[in-house]
Amino acid sequence: MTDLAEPARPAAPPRRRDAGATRAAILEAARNAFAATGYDRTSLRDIAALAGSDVALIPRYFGGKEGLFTEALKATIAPDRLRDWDRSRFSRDVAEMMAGAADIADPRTRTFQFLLQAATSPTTAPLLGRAVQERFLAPIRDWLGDEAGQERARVLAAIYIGFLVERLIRGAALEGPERTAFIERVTAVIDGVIGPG
Amino acid sequence: MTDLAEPARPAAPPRRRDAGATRAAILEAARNAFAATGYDRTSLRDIAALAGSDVALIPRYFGGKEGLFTEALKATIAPDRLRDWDRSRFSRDVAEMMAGAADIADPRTRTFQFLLQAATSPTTAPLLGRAVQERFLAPIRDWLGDEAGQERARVLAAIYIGFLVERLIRGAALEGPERTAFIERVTAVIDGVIGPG
DNA sequence: TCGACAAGTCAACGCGCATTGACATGGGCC
DNA sequence: GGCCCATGTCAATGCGCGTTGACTTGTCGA
Repeated sequence: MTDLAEPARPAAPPRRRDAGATRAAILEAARNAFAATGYDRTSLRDIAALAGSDVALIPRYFGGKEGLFTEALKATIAPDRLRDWDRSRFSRDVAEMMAGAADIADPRTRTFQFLLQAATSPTTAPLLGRAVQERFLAPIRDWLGDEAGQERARVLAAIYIGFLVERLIRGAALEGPERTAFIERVTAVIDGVIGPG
Repeated sequence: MTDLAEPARPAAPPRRRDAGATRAAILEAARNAFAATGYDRTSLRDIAALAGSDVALIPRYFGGKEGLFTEALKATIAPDRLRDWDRSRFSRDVAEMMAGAADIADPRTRTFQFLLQAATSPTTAPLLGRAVQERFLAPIRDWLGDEAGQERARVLAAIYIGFLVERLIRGAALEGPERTAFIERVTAVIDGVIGPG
C-alpha cells in the first residue's frame, strides 16, 4: 500500500490542534484506503500516513481497527441522492456508465469497491447486509413507488451490482458495435425492471 | 480460521511419500481455505493443517503464498458444465437458486466467494478477467448461439454475478409472496436476455 | 501570564506470519 | 542389503502488525 501513502504533503500548513478535524481526516483516509486495498491489507499506519496523523490516535479515537472500519462503513452508505435521479434517463445513464471503464478516481467506484470488499469477508458481510437493507433497498423501494414492494428494488440492486462487478473485471471500456449493443440491452433490462411491469 | 483446521484426522493412514499427492492435497486445501476466509485471513499454517502436511512444503512447492493463490485460482476457474444446462428451464432454475440462501457448504458458493475475493484485488483482477473471458463468457456465447455475439453473454454473466452477490449479502432465503414475485421477475429478466431478442 | 488539560508524539511490546536452512527419513535402484 | 536422493520435519529468523503507556506540546480560560 506504500503507493497510496503520500508522506504528509510538505507544503501543507501544519493543522491546528483540532480533535474533530483529525478524526474526520482519519475517517476519510480510512474510507479511501479500505476501498483500495480491503480491510486486511490496509494497515493503521497507512491510514495515519494518508491522513497526516499518528497511528496511536486511531485506537484512541475509534477504539481499534474494527471500530474504525464500522464507522467508515456507516459513513460510506450515507443517505443517498436517489430522489434526484431522473427516472426517464436513469437506465440509459447507468448503461453508458457500465460500458465505460472503472475509474479509480471516481468516488463512486471507491465506494463500490469498499462495499465489495466488505461483502467478501464472512465477518463483515452480515453487517453490510443490514446496512444495505436500510440505506439502499429501502430508498430504492420508495423511489420506485411501493406498488411492487421490496422485490423490484432487490432485483434492480442485484443487476446494478452485477454490472459494476463486470465492469471492474473487464478493465477496459467497450468499443464500437459491441458497446452500442451492450448499452441498448442494458437499458432494456433495467427499463424492464423499473418500468410499470 | 481455527474452526476449519481439523488436525490431521488421526485414523487416516499416514500418506506414503508422494510429492504429487501432497501437492494436490495442499492445493485442494488452499482452494477451500481461500474461498472461506480470503487471502489475507488464511495462513499457510491453516492450509498445511487442513492438508495434513507441513507449512514449509508450501514455499517449496509453490514458491510462496502468492504462487499458491495463483495456482488455486487457475484450478478453480476450470472448464465448466454450461453445456449440460437445459435452456428451457435455465432461467427458472437460476431464479429459484437465487431466492434461496447462500450455502457455505456448497462448493459453488465457495468458488464464487473465492473469485469475488480475487476481483477486489488489483493484482488478481486482470488475471480473473482473462480467465472469465475464456472460460465463462466464451462458453455462454457458444451456448446462446453466436447471432448476437459476445455482448449478450456479457450481460447474462453480469446479471448472474449480481444475483449471486445479492444472495451472499442477503444471508437468509426469501419467503412468501416476496419469494414468488422475486422468482417471477428474475425469470423474466433472464429470459429477456437469452431469448430470441 | 500561567497553569491545566486536551491533543499529539514516540518508543516499545507481544504476536502471528511467511520464509529459510539444517536435519531426519523413507523407498526405489544398483 | 545398502546407498542416495527425493520427501518430509523442525526450529529459528526477521518483519509488520495493532495496541499500549509514558511523554511532550499546544491552546484556551482564569
